[in-house]
Amino acid sequence: MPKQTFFNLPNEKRQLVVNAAIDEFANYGFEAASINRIVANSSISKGSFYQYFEDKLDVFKHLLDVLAEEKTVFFRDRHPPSQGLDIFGYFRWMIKTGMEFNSTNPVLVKAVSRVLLSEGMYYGQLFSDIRKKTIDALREMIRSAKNNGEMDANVDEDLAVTVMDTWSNVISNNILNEGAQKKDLVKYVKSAKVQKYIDDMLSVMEHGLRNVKPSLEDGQKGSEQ
Amino acid sequence: MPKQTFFNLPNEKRQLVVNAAIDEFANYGFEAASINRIVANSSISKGSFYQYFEDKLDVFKHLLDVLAEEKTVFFRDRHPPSQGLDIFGYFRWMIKTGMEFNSTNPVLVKAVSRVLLSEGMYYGQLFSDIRKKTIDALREMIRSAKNNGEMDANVDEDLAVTVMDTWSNVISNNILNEGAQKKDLVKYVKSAKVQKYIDDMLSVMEHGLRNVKPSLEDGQKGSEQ
DNA sequence: GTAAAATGTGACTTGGTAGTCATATGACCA
DNA sequence: TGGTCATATGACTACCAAGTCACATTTTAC
Repeated sequence: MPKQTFFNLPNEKRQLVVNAAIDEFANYGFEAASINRIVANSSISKGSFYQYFEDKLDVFKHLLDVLAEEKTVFFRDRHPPSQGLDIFGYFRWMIKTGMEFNSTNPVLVKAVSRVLLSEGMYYGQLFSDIRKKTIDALREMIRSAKNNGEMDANVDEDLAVTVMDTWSNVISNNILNEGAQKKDLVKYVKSAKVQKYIDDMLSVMEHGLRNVKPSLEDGQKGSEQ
Repeated sequence: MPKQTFFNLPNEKRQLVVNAAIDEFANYGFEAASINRIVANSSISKGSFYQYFEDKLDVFKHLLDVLAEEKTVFFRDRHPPSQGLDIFGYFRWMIKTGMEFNSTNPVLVKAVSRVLLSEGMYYGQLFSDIRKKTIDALREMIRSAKNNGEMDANVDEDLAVTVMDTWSNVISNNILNEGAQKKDLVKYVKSAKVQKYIDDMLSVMEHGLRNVKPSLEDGQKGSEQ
């Protein structure tokens, strides 16, 4: 965690440092990110940097907090369009709203996802907490969906979690990559084409999960070769 | 491409260099990979390295060739268990056989996929060719599957390509990450548990694609900016 | 055996990195 | 005013990187 000194900074200056860090990680990933450049681009001295942060990892972890905070704020005042949504409807709303958020913070999202996905940190010790939260929330959703009959009771819980977790990452990454060139990313994400893409991707997932049959040969039958 | 000098090397020595490079990229990714370390770990001199390769990118590109070559050899003598396989059966066989290959070359696969999936997309043009090949092959498969009635004719071609491409990456990554700790990766991949995981994941995808409904608002409607 | 060509070598240059620290600045308080 | 304390600074150390090059060694050709 950044040191107190950092939080004592006037908002403006703090933002300057955060933005420089965001750009750095988005452009270079974690390993190749340079503290020297962050320092230069935020017009603070090297010494100040080390009065604010422990090291490169510390500043990156702060970006995770910033992202979480901004996302929370973004979602706070938005509610699913209807109360009667089943799990798939809810998931669809989550993803679309999430993409809206992403399009308003593309560089921050890119920085974080590039580092997490790329350097393998996503699967490392360090971020397992974050992952666990997402996964647990999903699992809870799925469990109650199965209870309500919204999802086939034969669907394996872990499987559904993996599928939904994966699916949301994939959709988000694909759209951000595709839209990287666009001038107005917010508008692009709201375009009919992208919305249709999301709908179609989710339809595949939804039908796959709704209609999945019980494994033909019941449990494990295992090894071939 | 590596220089002729490299290919003149005795196989043993060449293999030593390749292995050192594989380890390096697998452990550090592209940006953080160090030529100095590759040189040290393969017991060649710095000067020799530059007589073999142009630079870091050159040596990495060679790994791509090595991977392609080994995969080709691996698949050469294996044939789908039955001639009557439809696209999904064929895809399932491809993925299972691919996973078998991966488990016999885990470090090489990790090195390449780490760089390609994570940092690769940031090198623009360079790696898009490789991806294009996979995508084109998939698209051809899908097209003929739709002609044969194996896949719903309403399924959008691009959508199916994206889904199948994504799916295979996800399955492969999940298994490799999960199996990273296992002592005997080959055995792990052949285990009933993993085989069932693959079957279940593919079932979801398969049902999703088979049963997908025609898009509500018919075809592409959406201009973007 | 000798000359020429190919290959191997590692010290060296140049430049970037993370992190430290003595010193300077400025804010706040008595 | 003078003193104290938080903050700012950038030169500096120690290190590691990529890439070069004059020279050593080995292989090949004659």
